[in-house]
Order: sequence, then C-alpha cells, then structure tokens
Amino acid sequence: MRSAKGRDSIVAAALRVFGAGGIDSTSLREVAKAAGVSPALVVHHFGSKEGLVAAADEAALAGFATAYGAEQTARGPDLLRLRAEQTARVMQERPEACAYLGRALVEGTPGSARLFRLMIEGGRAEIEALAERGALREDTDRLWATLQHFFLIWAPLSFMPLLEQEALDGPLLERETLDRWVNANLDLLKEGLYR
Amino acid sequence: MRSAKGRDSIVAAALRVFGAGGIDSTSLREVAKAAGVSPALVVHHFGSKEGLVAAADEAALAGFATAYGAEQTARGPDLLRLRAEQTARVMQERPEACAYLGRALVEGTPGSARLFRLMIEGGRAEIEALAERGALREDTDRLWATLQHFFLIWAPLSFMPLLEQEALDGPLLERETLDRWVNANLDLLKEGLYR
DNA sequence: GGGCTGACTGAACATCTGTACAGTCTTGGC
DNA sequence: GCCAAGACTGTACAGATGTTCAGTCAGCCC
Repeated sequence: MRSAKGRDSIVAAALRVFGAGGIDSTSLREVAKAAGVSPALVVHHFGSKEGLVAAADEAALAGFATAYGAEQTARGPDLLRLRAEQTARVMQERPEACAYLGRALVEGTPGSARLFRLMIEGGRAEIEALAERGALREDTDRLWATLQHFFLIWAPLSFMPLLEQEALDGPLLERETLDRWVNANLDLLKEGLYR
Repeated sequence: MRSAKGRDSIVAAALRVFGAGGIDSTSLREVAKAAGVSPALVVHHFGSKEGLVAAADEAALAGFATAYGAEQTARGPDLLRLRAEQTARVMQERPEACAYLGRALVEGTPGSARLFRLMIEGGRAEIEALAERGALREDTDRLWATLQHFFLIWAPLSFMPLLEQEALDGPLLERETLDRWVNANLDLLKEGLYR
C-alpha cells in the first residue's frame, strides 16, 4: 500500500507546531522539520501552505464537529452540563488540536470560521430551545448570550500560553484544571457570580 | 523643535496595521508605508521591530492602565457597572488600540503580558473585596471568576474580525453594540443566564 | 521482468524579511 | 552665518520564506 504515513505525520506536526507558534509566523520548513520530512514533500501533498492549513483545520475540527452537531436528548440545565462535559472530554483527548484551534480562531483561517459559525448556530439553537421551555430570563440578549458561551469556552484556548504562564500553574487541559474551568462556567451561566 | 512627528505617526501606523493584520506577520515595511515613511526610519527611532512593538504596547496600554489602576469609591455591583462603563468608554475612544491589544494578547507581546497581569491582579482584588462584603457566593472559584471577567471583556477584541464578519452586522466598538455587550456582561455576572 | 504511479529528496528560484550604513536635509542654539 | 544633532532616505546585505523542478526510489499491475 502506498503509505500516506508522510501525509499524516505532516498534518500531526502542523497541528503541533502551528498550535505552539502561530500559523502565519511558522514556516513550512519548521513544519517539515518537525515531521522529519523535506519541505518539498509538504508542497507535494498539500499544494501550498494554504492547503496545509486547510488540512490542519479539517483534522483539528474532527471530533468537535460531531460533539457539537449531534442532537441531544437531555433537557434544561442538564443539557448545558452534558455539552460542557462532552466538550471538555474532546479537549482533553486532543490538546494539540485545541492549541491549534485557539490560534486558528484568532488568525482567521477558513476552517476556524466554519467552527465559529457551527458553534454560534448551535449555541443560538440551544438558547432558543431553553427560551421556549421558559428556562431563560426573558430580557436576555440572545445574540450576546450565545457569544458569551462561545467566549467562556473557546477564549481560554486562544489565550493558553498567557494563561498557563501567568495565571495557572500547570497545563490548561489537565484533568483537574479542566474540571474547575467547566464547573466555573456552569456556575456562572446558571446562577451568576453574585447573590 | 525637532519634530517627533515621524515617531508618533509610526506608532499610530503600527497600532493600525498590526491591529489589522497581526504583529508577527506584518512587516516593518508595511508599517513604514502606512506611516508614509522609509523603513530605515522605523529602525532609527525604535532600534528594531521588537522596539517598535514595545512602543506600540506602551501606546496601546495608555488609558487602560489608568482606567484599571485607579482606586474606585463605588461599592458592590455599582462598582462593577462603573468599571465596565469606564472600560467601554476607553474602548470606544481608542478602537485602534483595542484592535492592537486584541492581537497582542494572543501573540504574547511583553506589553500584553503586563496588561494581563494588571487585569488579573485588579480583577482578583475586586473579587476579594466583593467577597469580604458578602456580595459573592461563597462557593465561587475566585481564580476562575477573575479569568471569566477577563475573557468576557477582552476576548471579543481578539476575535474582532471573526465577530464582525460572522455574528455582528457592524463594528464591535460602535456605541450601540458596545452598550449591548456591556449590558449582557453585567447581566450574566449579576444574575446568570437562567432563572 | 517492464513499466507506471506516486512518495519523496536536494538544489535552486524569486521574493520578502529585518537590519546596517553612508549620506542628505532640517532645525535650533550660538 | 555657522555648526552640531538628529530626523530622514536609498541602497545594500544576509538570511528566511513559499514554491518549483528534475530526479530517485519503492511498490503495484500487466
């Protein structure tokens, strides 16, 4: 079989290296070196750096798309907790994809725009469902509520280096830290900060 | 007087161009062209690109630092609203600085790390003060509450291009949108989303 | 075995990058 | 009026960047 081992290892290296150093400011040569491969092979497989980024987008999105696209049967605040834990699980399993997506979202790759749309649409649908069930306060700004969900979940990924260096004492995607994060989000969304 | 007009216009151009296209991936030459000046002059004034970034950090931070460092006399939730409106005012007055800071925070410039520390320390102090006054729920995770504050306020700046293109129909820092944003944040922090 | 397809490489390319340097033009102090 | 300081420019350079190209090698089909 014509091994696609090269191709796969390039994508994996791209997620790792782009996630760590940014997409625009990391060169094809760095990716190639990280994959243990010649720069020309990257072009051979993906046509251009743009093509490589598209492939990395695709690879990073896999898993999250299904976690967000799937219909849920749970209801009310339980739905919220279920979604959160689902996302957290995917995040913990694929930290390189998370680091990459965090970068991609702020650098505006085509794939990240797709993720954003997916999440906003999903989030909005969820909010509307909650509203219909009367679980939402009536004066809620639904667009901004959706965006707030998005920020609370995804911004930490984009700020990961800053966060880990200045505020946390370990990796963000470690089990314990991840749990604190998820619980803090659920707390805030359900009851607010003040009493 | 030996005009420092060149210097100032370079910093202004840097905020604009770096804010729009990212810092790492925007060249000195682009900044120079935007300032109507030769690339060599940029080096003359700032020594290197690193020096220019430091100057841009400084320029962007001015205003926010005072808004955040100042002691406040208001109490309780009013303090929260006051701070929010103060921040919003500065943001509205200096949109280029905001776009720049949004980028700087995710690219990890030294100045942005300073801003982050400033905000985290300020935020934590505020949370502690609220806790002492009994305004905080006791089981609140104070570290993550501080971080949530930070994300709700600053993440939109880093996601600005995505946000404006995919979710909003105008500039984020326009009066009306800014007000909705601030109100949504205060709502969420005070009472949560659900009832 | 012969030939084809596709993974893979090394060397080369034009261009862009940050920066250095030598020199000119402007201006304020004497 | 002169001079020194510093704002400012054009040119040049070494290295990095994305991409091209000719060519080698391994495995599959006939």
